[in-house]
Amino acid sequence: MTGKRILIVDDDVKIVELIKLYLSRDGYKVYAAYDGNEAVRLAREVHPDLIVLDLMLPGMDGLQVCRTLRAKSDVPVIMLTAKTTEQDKLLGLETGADDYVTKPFSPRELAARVRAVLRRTTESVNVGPKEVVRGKLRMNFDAHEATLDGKLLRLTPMEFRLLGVLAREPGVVFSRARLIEKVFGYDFEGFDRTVDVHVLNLRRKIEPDPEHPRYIKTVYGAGYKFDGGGE
Amino acid sequence: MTGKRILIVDDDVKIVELIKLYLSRDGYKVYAAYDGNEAVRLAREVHPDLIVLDLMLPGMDGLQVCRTLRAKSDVPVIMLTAKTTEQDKLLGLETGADDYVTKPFSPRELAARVRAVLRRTTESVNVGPKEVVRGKLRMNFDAHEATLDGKLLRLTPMEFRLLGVLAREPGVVFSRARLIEKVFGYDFEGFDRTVDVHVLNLRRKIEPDPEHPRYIKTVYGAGYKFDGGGE
DNA sequence: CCCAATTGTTTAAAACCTGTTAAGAATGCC
DNA sequence: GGCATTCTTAACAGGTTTTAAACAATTGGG
Repeated sequence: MTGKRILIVDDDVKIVELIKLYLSRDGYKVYAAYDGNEAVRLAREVHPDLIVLDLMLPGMDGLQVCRTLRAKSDVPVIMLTAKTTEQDKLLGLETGADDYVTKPFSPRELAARVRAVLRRTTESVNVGPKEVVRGKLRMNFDAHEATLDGKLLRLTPMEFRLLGVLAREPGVVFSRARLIEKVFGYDFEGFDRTVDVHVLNLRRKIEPDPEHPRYIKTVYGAGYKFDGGGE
Repeated sequence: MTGKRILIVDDDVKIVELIKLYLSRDGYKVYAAYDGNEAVRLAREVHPDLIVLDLMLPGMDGLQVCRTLRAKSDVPVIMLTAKTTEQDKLLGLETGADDYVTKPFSPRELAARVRAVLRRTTESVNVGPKEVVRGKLRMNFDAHEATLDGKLLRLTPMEFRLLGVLAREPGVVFSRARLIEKVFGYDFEGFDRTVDVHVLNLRRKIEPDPEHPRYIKTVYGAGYKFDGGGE
């Protein structure tokens, strides 16, 4: 697959190495941090697709790290816990961990859970409401359907995602960089201008008069925004 | 808490009684079997919501019991194993156990895991009605039977589960990743595309015109959905 | 009004996605 | 053990989508 980035956070070097071995073998790019502060710093730097996080850490502990990270991003987290008590499990889940594994664990099981969580969350651009209605435009994210004036629109996956990002926050201007981040993903290596082409195609499908857009407006020098105002 | 049924399978009466005590206290209805054959028989009779299964059993051993049960139903299984070796753990997982607990165990821990597994599985696979009717298609999850236009469909276990997941939530698009998790289990190590083959085979069995599916629709770039709309 | 920066538009090639087939592996059944 | 069924992988064809590149049109500031 596409070499997803995984950050391991544990103060036990041996454990880190063990996990590293197994995850590298599965084709992931693996980064390691040995305390909470480093974890937060590294996470901001490499934008991992998933974090394996020990509960017990020197300095900032796992729960705190998890909360800090979650405040700024949606990165999925798998918690490593030493104790099996129910309390720990619940704490882990409450802070938003996507899964938890209790030590001692089998590295293969951890690898399986990593795969599972990644599978689950890779597509989770779908945060927010299931449906959005903006005037005659209606988007249903569960069904992956968009209708205009009741008529079904035939949108490509990119178009659907792009329109989704814009329509979810009407009036907000998104720079091309931000749109790329939200729609294409962090590791997109292409040009800004690709966004323009998608906007163009989108306009042709949803605008009554594509030359004078009513929904997707251009903000010169800034980006694009969805204009729900006119109704 | 609606008095879920739990089946305990262990040849050690003392252990059975111990577990029974704790689980009854949590409001579950507890049934017990002392060997593999009885377990299979009883499972068919009472349709338990979860099974606690000892790996070592007289007659049919735990693994075999687990496989036999899984072939016919989605009931979640917690394995009891005497050894902590990784091998046992993996064996348990490969046969589809949802969790495992090593002896000696604390009954409170087991009770916690029972709750956890029930929470997990209730939300995913076993939720919803015992029967679902979508146009000419009818699925009975108790009997593990599906009929189309009154005629019994010969579906494989995978096909049945796949169709079940889709048909339970018509209109909702499931990515391959989600389907894998719901149908194959989180520890599936294979490819997305396996889903496609199952969908193909399923279509050949349930679609009047498999080339232009009416029930299982493809959503390009997103996944598959069950379309109940046409009726 | 002119210029440079920014955006709109077109096209073709590259990348991607799904349907399908077939063969090998795993599983269950006598 | 051998047979039948089921599951998984691999490969290819065909279609769709995405991207890069180039050029045209527009914008806003000086």
